[in-house]
This record gives sequence, C-alpha cells and structure tokens, in this order.
Amino acid sequence: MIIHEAAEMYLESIYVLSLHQDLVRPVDVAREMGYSKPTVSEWMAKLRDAKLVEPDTGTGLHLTEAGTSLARSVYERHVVLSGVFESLGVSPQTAADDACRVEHYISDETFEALKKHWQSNKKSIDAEN
Amino acid sequence: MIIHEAAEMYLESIYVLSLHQDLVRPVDVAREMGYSKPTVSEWMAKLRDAKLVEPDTGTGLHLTEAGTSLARSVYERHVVLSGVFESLGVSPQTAADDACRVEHYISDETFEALKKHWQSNKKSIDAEN
DNA sequence: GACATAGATTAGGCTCACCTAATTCAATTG
DNA sequence: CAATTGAATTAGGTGAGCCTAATCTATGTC
Repeated sequence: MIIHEAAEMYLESIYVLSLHQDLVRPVDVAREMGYSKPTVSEWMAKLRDAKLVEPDTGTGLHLTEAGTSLARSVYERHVVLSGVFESLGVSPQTAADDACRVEHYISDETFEALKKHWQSNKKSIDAEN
Repeated sequence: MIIHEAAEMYLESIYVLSLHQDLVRPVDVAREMGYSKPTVSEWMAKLRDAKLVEPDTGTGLHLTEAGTSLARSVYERHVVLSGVFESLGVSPQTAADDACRVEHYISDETFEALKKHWQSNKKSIDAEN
C-alpha cells in the first residue's frame, strides 16, 4: 500500500486520539475526522491489511510499530509546520489548518530544512530572553 | 466553479507556456502536464464555462482577465515558495516540486507571512554582499 | 429474557479527475 | 483532389474516497 494523504490522516488521528484516551474506537476516529462510520471502517480494514493497524483485538484500535512510526512522523510534521507558521506571525488556527494539509505534500528534504531553520530561530529568540 | 488544485494547475500551465510561446494549444498543455488530450479538452470546457479561459477564438488558448489574475497569483506562490525552500538549502528540483504542491494548499495569511520573511531575509543577505 | 441502544460492517451508489479508443475536422502533401 | 497527419472532441470506463441505508453484534436495562 502506497501511503497517501488520506491514509496518513487516519493514522495521525488514531495516534493523536490515543495520546488523550486509552480506548480509541473507529467511531471516535469518525467523529474526530468528520467522516461516516462506514468510511472509517473500510479504511481500518485497509490499514490492517497494510500492517499499520493491529488486527482486531476487541480493545479498540492499535497502531502497529510501523503505523506508530508513520503516525508519529506525520504528527511531528504537523507540530513543526504549525510552529514555523506561527513563528512568522500566522494565527494559531490558520497555522494548524495549513500545517494539516502541507504536512502530507512536502518532501523530507524540505521538511528537514524548515525544521532546522525553525529550531535555530527558536534558539536565537530564546537567547534574547 | 470552486477553484481546486487541478483547475489552478491548468491555469498556471497555460500562463507559464504563454510566457515562452505566443500560441498555446490544448495539446501543449497536455504535453506540459503529462495528461491526455481528452482530459485537457474537458478541463478547457470547464474553465471556459467558469470564464477563466476565453471562448474558442481559433488562435489557441487565452486566459480571461480573471483567469490571468488567478494564474499569476498561483505562479507567484510557486516562485516565492521555491525561493523560500531554496534559501533554506533545499535543492532547486525538490524546492520546485514541493512548491508545486504546496502552492495550492496554503492560506493567503501563511503565504504572505512566508513571503515577507523571505523578502526581508533576501535583503539582509543582499546587504551582506 | 426481551428490548433498546451504540458501534461496526455490508451493500450499493456518487463524484472527481483521470484514462483509452474512436471519431471529427483541418491543414499539408503527393 | 485523394490521402495522410496532427489536433480536438466524444463516448465510455476506471479507481479513489467519500456517502446513505440497512443489517449485524454486543452491551446494558427493565
């Protein structure tokens, strides 16, 4: 399975929900993402086939190791990109919305460059205070 | 017609081709974008309906005023975003590829913030030399 | 133990943005 | 002027990613 924007969103959603609650069910993902339950159900099957979500255990959704690592890196992009945008003066809401789309489309090379730049920027701002 | 990524790409392609040649035909757009002629043909009809491309004049494709202004602003995003990425050390090819996708997904607010930052950065680099 | 309710899945359908194959149309050449 | 070639369009089709309606399953309540 080639991982596209949509798949990354489902993984990220499961991951983020799991940071706040210990039981993550398809219906929670559906609510969070604003999609119907059947849509989420289909996707969970695809993600299980792709070994990114554990086969049904009866205790909610669980990412596999591969799924976790993918979700984590998408989420890291989200955090860093929002941070970059906010540090340029963009409002938090807009920064988050834009990060949410851009996080799926940017290459590793560009992401790493932005991250590096942002981190050194943060350092120099921290140093000022 | 709500303008999506795809529509913006067709407009941008017509615009960019017209910078280099005086006759821009659907077949040129198809070659440039790597799509089939029927796909381009359909889209030209949609863009004509949306008053973004002039009704067939027999002298190739021409953007309307609205089409030109839209295409120009997408192209500006492309140029600025590539510039931002390259100024962070990203290779020109990757910077262009990423700009090509990101240009359609970023809000005005974030784009303007990036542009401003990039311009002031350029100035300070220029000042050093 | 029957019933209501919440969650999950199945079946079937829709739109979007692409495709190929076939056709039409116009210009160019033998 | 008939034949060829290149461009444009029409017709029909595909896959991705969503949807609703209906059904199945489990859980909690009287």
